[in-house]
Amino acid sequence: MFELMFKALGEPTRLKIIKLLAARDLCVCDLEEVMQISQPRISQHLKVLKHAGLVNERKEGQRSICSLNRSLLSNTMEGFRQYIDQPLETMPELAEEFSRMPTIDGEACMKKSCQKL
Amino acid sequence: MFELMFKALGEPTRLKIIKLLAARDLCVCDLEEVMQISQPRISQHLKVLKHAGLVNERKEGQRSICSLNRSLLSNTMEGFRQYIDQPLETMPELAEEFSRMPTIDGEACMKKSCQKL
DNA sequence: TTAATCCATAATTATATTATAATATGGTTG
DNA sequence: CAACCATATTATAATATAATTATGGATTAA
Repeated sequence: MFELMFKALGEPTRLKIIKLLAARDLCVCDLEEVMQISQPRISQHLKVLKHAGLVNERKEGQRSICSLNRSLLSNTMEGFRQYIDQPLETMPELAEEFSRMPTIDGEACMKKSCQKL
Repeated sequence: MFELMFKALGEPTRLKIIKLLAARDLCVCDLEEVMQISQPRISQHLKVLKHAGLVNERKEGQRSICSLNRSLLSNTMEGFRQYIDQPLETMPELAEEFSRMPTIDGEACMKKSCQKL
């Protein structure tokens, strides 16, 4: 979920699309003109952005009007902050990793060779 | 800058490293043990994370202790929010794109074929 | 209906990223 | 010095991503 969004944002063309859509809704052919790149290229990047939920699309006549999903963007950012701060031991999906974590506070390494206490 | 960070975060192994380092500082060999993946793999992903500035490293004897750069993470996230909301016309690096933006409010397309006003 | 416009999807090629295995470096210890 | 140990680097193969070109569907306009 975070990964999907970050991956979508981690590419210059898509980042620029997001930035432009933040200014106003645009159809694909507008993006083509504003960004000066080919239509299939826009279309493919839009697919990634839509898949990540960052861009919504509505039909208006012949056109697809793209808009930025601001709420998903900010909710996911906020969710990421919480994810980072959430204690490991409360996260079932990381239970195994937690069980292997070094337990001695202030001591970074658990290995036999590192038992400085 | 954003791109670098998002790209670094848009990969599951690196995302997990970040999450683990959020719980506590760890050396490379700890990460190896906790995540159960090879040391060169850790090392390469750490390089990406360090390059993005997300991870700092200090030497402690023979070990490299990695720590999460929380302030960069939250500052960049906040910076991204501002970047998104900043008016296009105030951004020199996007002046060209701005000059090509459709200007008619509420109308998504500027093309001759779309002059519905 | 014909032609044009908007958009999507393949197919192709080019490039980048990832994982693994092998090796190198550099510090520490005996 | 020799044998370790933690980490980095390199080479390679596998996979994924990106851009381009070509094609086609759907809708609108003439």
